[in-house]
Amino acid sequence: MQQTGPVHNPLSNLLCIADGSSVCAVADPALREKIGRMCRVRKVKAGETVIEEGRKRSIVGVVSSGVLKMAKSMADGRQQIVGLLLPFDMFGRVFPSESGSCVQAASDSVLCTFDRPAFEELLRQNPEMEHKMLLSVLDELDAARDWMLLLGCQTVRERVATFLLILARRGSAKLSGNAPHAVRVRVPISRKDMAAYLGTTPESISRALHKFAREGMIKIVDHLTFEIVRREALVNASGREEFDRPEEEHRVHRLKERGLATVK
Amino acid sequence: MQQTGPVHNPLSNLLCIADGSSVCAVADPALREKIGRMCRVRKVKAGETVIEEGRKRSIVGVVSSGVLKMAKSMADGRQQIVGLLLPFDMFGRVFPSESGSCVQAASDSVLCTFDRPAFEELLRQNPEMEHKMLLSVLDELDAARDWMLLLGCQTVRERVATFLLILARRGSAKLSGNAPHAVRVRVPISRKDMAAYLGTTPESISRALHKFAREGMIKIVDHLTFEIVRREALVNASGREEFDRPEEEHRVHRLKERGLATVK
DNA sequence: CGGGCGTTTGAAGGATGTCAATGATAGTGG
DNA sequence: CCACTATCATTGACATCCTTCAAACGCCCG
Repeated sequence: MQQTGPVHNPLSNLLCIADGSSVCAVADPALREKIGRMCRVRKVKAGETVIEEGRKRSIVGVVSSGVLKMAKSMADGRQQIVGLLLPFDMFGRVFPSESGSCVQAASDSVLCTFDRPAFEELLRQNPEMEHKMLLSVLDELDAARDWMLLLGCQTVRERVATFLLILARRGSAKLSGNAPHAVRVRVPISRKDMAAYLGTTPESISRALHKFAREGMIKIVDHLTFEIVRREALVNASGREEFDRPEEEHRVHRLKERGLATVK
Repeated sequence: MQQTGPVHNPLSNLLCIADGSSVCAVADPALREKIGRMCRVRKVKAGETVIEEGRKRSIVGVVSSGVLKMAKSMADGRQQIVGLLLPFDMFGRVFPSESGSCVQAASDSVLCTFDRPAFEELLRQNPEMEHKMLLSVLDELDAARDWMLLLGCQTVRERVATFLLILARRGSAKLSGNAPHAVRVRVPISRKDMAAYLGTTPESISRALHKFAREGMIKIVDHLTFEIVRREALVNASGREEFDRPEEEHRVHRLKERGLATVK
């Protein structure tokens, strides 16, 4: 029942063109049509590898549903997740380079993929698309540097608090009209992945989370679901001031939020 | 004698246009001329701030000589250096965003600066330049993610070894024809900056360096100068395999390891 | 029901940050 | 040219956060 191979599916075009900020969101109908023909839908199961590290010939694409993780690893197996990819985020590396990150599905996902060389050609022929790509990569770069700050300067406790707040901000961006009580956060990845993302171990993550719970800042609903009970305390524990104002202002920050997942 | 303010200086054009890989290295003479007119030379002294964090209206530019550091900081003063900027590197953020890093001179430096909006306009009107900018930003993104691996996975000892090897590779890229004995490395920044770059403290940096010296891997010439005596030991201490081959071969070698017969 | 995997929890040890004192260096002004 | 001061680097002692190792627990799925 589960289709794993590449499929030609014009309907899916909507998925990667729909979002206004997407690289593929071009105005020209003919171009949209062309993009649609180039795009192939692929369904992957959790744990499946989409792009291998250091691979030469590969693909780029857009996440339609699910969560991908982009990771780099060392010879001895240590691994760092350098980005989470959520719906509308692009993955894969355009233009030559032997830099390596691998991309894996963190959950069952649906992807909209393009042959890399073909997509590059598309970019070269459409400066407007390439411009959007530049903006997108710049945002990713900002996000990566922000994560360097997290990894280089913050304690594990602070990192976990920051992570929860980022997820909460993204998740509640629209619904939280004015109800800052119990925001519910669903973490889209396992403890192990959280650890690899936050530069620590699953054990430390677990301890930090349960300490927050004991301190009454959050409520642990299940392994992956939390309720933020005392937000200001959590913000304080994160060591980051940028979470100080719960809303409005954050509309401006939306592009940056997107950085959590990041595009390419 | 030291000129600190902005100066109009056509001669300096060479500095930011000369390098083939630079964003400004365009073919069209008229465009080069235009870029030259837009460019202003500015000399800054060590410690001077070039761009403040979170600044709206600002500049972009190219480093002509000296070293700049790009840093992000937290409310309580903790600081992470997210990039070192060497000659030919661009600094500043094109296109709107309130992401903040500050840029400071790590040594006395000469810069070639552009008004940001004007430079953006230049990019928009020259897709070829914007393409080069994209490639350049993609490389920066790769570098940032590699640094995330360093900050998230490596021990302080490994980070210091990696840092030395990166400097050595860059510095000796051309001269070391076949003399892999004592490569001399000059660190362009203070211990405090090294610490902020490697996500640790000056004390830990100092200890790691002197431990390497006691172990006979390096020789400490002065605070900022080192000789790499036993390179393979240092590579081993870095935990990174990518330094295995001293030079160029290293690219070829890696491809071969992956089973790709052809080399470009 | 039983096995396997992911999570949690505890105990112990290590790596690294912190604090403090000393030593080295450079720039300053007499 | 020589103190003198300020800054940076080094070194040691100590505290602690965090990883590591091990075991128990819960949950999903066969």
